[in-house]
Amino acid sequence: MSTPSQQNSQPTVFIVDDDDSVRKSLARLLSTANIQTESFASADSFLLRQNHNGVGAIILDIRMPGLDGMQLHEQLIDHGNNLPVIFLSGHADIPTSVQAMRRGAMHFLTKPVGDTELLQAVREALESHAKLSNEIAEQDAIREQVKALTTRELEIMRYVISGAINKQVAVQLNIAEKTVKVHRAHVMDKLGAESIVDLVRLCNTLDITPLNISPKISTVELGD
Amino acid sequence: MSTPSQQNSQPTVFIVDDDDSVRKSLARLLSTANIQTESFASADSFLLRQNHNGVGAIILDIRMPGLDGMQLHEQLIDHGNNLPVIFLSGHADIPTSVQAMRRGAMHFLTKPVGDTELLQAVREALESHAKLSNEIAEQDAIREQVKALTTRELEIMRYVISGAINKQVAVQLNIAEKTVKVHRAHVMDKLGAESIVDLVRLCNTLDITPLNISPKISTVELGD
DNA sequence: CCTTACCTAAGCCTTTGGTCCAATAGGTTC
DNA sequence: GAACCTATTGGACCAAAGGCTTAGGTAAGG
Repeated sequence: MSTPSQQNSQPTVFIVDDDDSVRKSLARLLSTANIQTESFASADSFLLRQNHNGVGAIILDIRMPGLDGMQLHEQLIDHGNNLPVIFLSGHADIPTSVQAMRRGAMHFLTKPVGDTELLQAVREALESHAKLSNEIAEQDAIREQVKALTTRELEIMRYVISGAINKQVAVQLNIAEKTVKVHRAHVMDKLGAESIVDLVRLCNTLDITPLNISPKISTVELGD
Repeated sequence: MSTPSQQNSQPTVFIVDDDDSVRKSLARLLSTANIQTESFASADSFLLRQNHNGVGAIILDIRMPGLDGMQLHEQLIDHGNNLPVIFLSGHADIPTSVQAMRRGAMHFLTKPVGDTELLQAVREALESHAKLSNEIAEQDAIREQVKALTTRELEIMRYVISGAINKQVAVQLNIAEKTVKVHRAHVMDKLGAESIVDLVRLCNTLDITPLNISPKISTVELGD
């Protein structure tokens, strides 16, 4: 049961703010919009939680004791956490907001924030993350299958998706064309690809780079 | 000679600011870094210029008489102008900066801006635009070739890149497999593709969507 | 020693794809 | 009407891909 990325539960918004009243009011607002929330009084307590594997978003205060919002954002990025972040700041300056946005924050709101504005931002973030999660889930599924390929199969696949025909691959690897066919068939089988087109698409989503048939200099003519 | 996107001249930074001294000092700074500039005292005068078809970037003041920086940015986006924009503002607020960034601005700096900071932003913008320009030039080149395809050829190509084999396409279009082969060969020829793999790649860069073999319900069994 | 997984390869047969040459037919343009 | 583009199809032929079976050799693990 360790299949990656099982979507669990509802979309959840994580509220990270040291101000009690802010957390409560945000939670109340979101719950009236039927959005599930979890509140944290500090960046650290949120980091301890972690491991949400469904759709979600984070509303993050800038100024907090301990790790502040910007630092938490950095940590999340470093940890490969892809939850969209909505900053919510009372006292911030332009450079801070710009840096946050350049780091990929979804939005940067200032207190006091209007209900509509906040809800809109949250909805945007959740939609965005839902889309992203889907893409990642797809990729993970393919990645799993690719992991089942042997070294040789992977190698031959990379030649194949570069447009090489079996004969060329065979020459390149100094093996029989027949052998290439066998490996190739295994690849198609293991990846569930029904055509070379499928194969190229699969490899594209994983950024598997083609291996080009090399030199192809028959009679050496370089240097002397 | 009306080939699209001929890179002309040097990378150029367009400075749009109503403050004479700012323009001059920016131009001076950039020229010492060997970066070519063109200055404009208003958004409108820049819009009249337009048509830069090489690599470039824009440094844009927020507050200006006439069209302000944000409005000009909007116009540029509407017109499909893809020059990266670096905002430079003296008196702006967070919502403004955030909106600018969300619209895709490259950076949003505040006056007074340090030389290093500005140069870094400009270099980033020029690099980014150089990369983007290359991609667009590639796309344009392919687009030209695709325009040479007849309706039928395009149609058949879309089936082919969906993984359909000639026979399926033939059935789908109610024509002979032989005919499909002919069109297909024309497609490969006109696009300069040497393999089906090439074809898929070309179509991917243009977001040409596959046409899937439809119903394939032989004996009707839907509804009653 | 046995098993398993992997890479290798051959033979045989079928399906697909691609090329050359040739031809008919409907439209458009000059 | 002549010239041209496009879509269509046929035949002949070859190259490439793929399925199926059989099978030798090697390396790892029990």
